[in-house]
Amino acid sequence: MAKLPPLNALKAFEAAARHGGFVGASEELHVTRGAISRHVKLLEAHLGVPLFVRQAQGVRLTAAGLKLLPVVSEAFGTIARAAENLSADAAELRIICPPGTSIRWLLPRLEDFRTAHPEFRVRLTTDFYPESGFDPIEADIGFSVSNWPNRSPDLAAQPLFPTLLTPACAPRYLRDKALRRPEALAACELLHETRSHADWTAWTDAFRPAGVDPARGQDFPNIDIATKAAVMGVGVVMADLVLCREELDAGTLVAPFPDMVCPSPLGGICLLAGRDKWQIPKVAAFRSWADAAAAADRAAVSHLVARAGG
Amino acid sequence: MAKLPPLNALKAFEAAARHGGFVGASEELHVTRGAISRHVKLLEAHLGVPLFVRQAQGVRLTAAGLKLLPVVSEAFGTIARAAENLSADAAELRIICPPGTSIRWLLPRLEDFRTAHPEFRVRLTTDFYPESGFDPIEADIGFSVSNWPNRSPDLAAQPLFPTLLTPACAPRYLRDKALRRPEALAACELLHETRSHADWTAWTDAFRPAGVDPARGQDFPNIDIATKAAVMGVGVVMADLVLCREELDAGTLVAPFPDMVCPSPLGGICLLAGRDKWQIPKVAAFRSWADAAAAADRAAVSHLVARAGG
DNA sequence: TCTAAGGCTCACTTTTCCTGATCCATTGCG
DNA sequence: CGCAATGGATCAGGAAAAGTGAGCCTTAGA
Repeated sequence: MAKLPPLNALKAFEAAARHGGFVGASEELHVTRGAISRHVKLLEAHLGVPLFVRQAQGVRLTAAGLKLLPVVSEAFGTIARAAENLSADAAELRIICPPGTSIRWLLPRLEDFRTAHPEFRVRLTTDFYPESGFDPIEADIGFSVSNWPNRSPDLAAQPLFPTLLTPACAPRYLRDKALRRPEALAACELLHETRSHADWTAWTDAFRPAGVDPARGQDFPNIDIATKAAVMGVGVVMADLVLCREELDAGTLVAPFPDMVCPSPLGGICLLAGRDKWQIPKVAAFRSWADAAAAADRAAVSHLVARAGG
Repeated sequence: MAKLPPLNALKAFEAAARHGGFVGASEELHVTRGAISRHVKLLEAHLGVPLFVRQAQGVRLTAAGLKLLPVVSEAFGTIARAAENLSADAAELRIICPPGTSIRWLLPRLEDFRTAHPEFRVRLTTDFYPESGFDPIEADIGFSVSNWPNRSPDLAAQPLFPTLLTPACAPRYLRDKALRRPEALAACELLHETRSHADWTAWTDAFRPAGVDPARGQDFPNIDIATKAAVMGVGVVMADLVLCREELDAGTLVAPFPDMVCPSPLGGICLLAGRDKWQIPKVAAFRSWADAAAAADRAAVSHLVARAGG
């Protein structure tokens, strides 16, 4: 590569030329007139050509300056535009999150992230991953319900909180059905957050209440709607202790068997991101914030984790 | 204009990307690896995006780096090329000089200028100006035979030495023609450096020797050939005291009437240049050198100027 | 297991850059 | 015409940026 002239001097020249004077340039660049004057002089010395004709009411470009200006302006413009694009990408955080986690955990907390990091523009996609799994090109970071997976060597993961399951229903439903022992669930409407019924299957596998068939019951598209149905007294949902904490704390849902908690076979909630993006500011900031936000949830269920893990 | 990233950091990035490692860049830019590392880190922080993936055996561009590199390389390339062109123009000194002055004054001295200023490439055009006069676009500086003219407000001029005229001939011709009084010139062959015969006309107008007709004689294309003809004994040339100083000093030409010196009506020799280029290094350097080189000539004829001026 | 390559870090030095005061020339206005 | 305002040049001194060089760490290959 050919030898470049001093680039900061070029910047001063370009600004001065654009403003038709050193005062304008000095204001744009937030330096004094003297600094501009010196920069321009340095550049002129470097090139061996005067670029400005100094006049009383400002400066005028020489023939050489007229040749140089458009080149430099154009070059700086393309650089600035490219940098802008990169920075815009860097400032846009694309999150993908499954509906249940999104509605019941992320959305209520996201405003806090926005205020903590106004420099990032958040674009949330609330949806399940496509068949192919989390795509680090499509999204910067994703919430995943899984066993802290390292699906691909290109992905990195960070656990947020475990998924601990126990049946829950509206207080009135509890009374109506006289739910004192797990076997009583055989007479209840089971509410499923997916068609797979994996949640109820896991729990009945763990505690084997006689006569309770996880294949029965009603299906909902996600845990939020299933939970709301339970609150309305439709039946018994397999509550995620974290995602349903609000209802459990408020008493709109009660857990009839608080000692019978099992971990979801699918694993807990974790964050996923492309390994090469793991440390970039927007991802690191979100991971750090999410970890802190999840800390309260982890604490609330921590005494259950050991028991459930058995 | 959008905000530019730190330009020197960009330079480091570009070199590092081109070399595929910081070591290569540090060698190209003549700094240490640490300096490159710091520059790149600064740029990455500024953009909010990592540009390199650090590996054991060097460094690989990230997607962002791949986007940025061609833009920056291209931009720096055009800037470097433009600067190169300006500098090349700045280093090439185009001189235009009429043949007489060129052969008898400039060429013998030009080597001295070249050694004094090896940084300039000299391109000499030995020719008369076109009808339109000295063109400050075609040439950086010109030698002009004229009355310190300020032909145009865009031109600046600097006198070098006066043109003082007196007849001269070979010593043998002087003896043969017995040239003791100016009227004896009537029997001599007059040698003219131009068809206009302006030189002889000026001298005969000044001293009015009876019977001497400036319309007579032989024409030559320039003073050099006319002078050589005089040395060979062809006739009497109207010698320029400066341009013919060598022959006069050596005695190959003698001036029969050393007190009868008149200034050329065309004026002396001066330098011309575009006013806007007057101070640029190559022109200033040449003016300064030419003035010093002409000082000896001015001194040699200074005692005659006052007399001739009358 | 060891070595070499290549990046990172940090305390320290050098260079560059900027400031702020002061001049100076031009210009436009009372 | 005098005189303030504008705009650039210059300079000493101090702040900020860049560079240095030694030591550390990780990885690849012998």
